[in-house]
Amino acid sequence: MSKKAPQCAQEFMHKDIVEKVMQDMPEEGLLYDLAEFFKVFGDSTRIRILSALSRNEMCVCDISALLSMTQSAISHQLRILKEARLVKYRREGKVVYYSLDDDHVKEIISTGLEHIRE
Amino acid sequence: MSKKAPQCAQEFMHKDIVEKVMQDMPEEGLLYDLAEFFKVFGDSTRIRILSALSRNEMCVCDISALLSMTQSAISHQLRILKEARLVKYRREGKVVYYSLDDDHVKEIISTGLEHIRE
DNA sequence: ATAACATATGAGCGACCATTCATATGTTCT
DNA sequence: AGAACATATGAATGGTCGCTCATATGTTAT
Repeated sequence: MSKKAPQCAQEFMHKDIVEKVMQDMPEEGLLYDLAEFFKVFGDSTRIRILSALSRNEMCVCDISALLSMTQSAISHQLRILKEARLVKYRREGKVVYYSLDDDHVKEIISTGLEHIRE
Repeated sequence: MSKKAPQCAQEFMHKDIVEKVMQDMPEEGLLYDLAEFFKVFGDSTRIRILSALSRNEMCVCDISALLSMTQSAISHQLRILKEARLVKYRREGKVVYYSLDDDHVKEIISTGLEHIRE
């Protein structure tokens, strides 16, 4: 969390800019939460799940079939997505259906895709 | 990369949906790249660097002073941001100035922030 | 050429994390 | 109640990654 600060030779190089930016920066906790949020998108399994759910509500079993992955692996990832409030679920008998729980998800993914293709 | 596929008991639960979604899904390589892209945002140090650079062009020394972190640590992270084409740099004598290299960065960050506050 | 400084980079270590395996929970049907 | 099935979860593990330390590169000034 806390780090050393062996900067440049003479204090700062541009004291004015550093101080100005320091005041403008969001509080550190917020940026930490933001990194945690993006960390969720930073895994190909979770991205594939989100991409699938953006097309259709699906149950765990079908997702694992679609991605050719273990039911356990999918379930673990769904828990993470759930905790990040990116997906919601409804139970219907034995089956649990997952779907996207946030309008921002599609927006973030499509913006990311825009960046990649160029 | 490739995984086992021990799905549900009877093939798929909803064969129609799985097949439909499978056709609609972007190719796997693209989603893999997308995850790699978001992985870059998934670290608090890099997010803080991006947040700082979204306010002002800065040199390595000033960034490390601002974030109270080692010059080496900052430099390593800048390399990652550079490779992801999120930042660009210009050299002026001994000093290297970094700045954002993508219009999507601010957009992605602000969308992420929207999600967090609620 | 040498010193001083800003930045970059390679190796190594510790921490985190995605998957696997085994098992538990919850639901339906008989 | 017990069997069958869909899903969830805890522990263990192999791989990834951010930081540190030492050192290299590139630039300016003497």
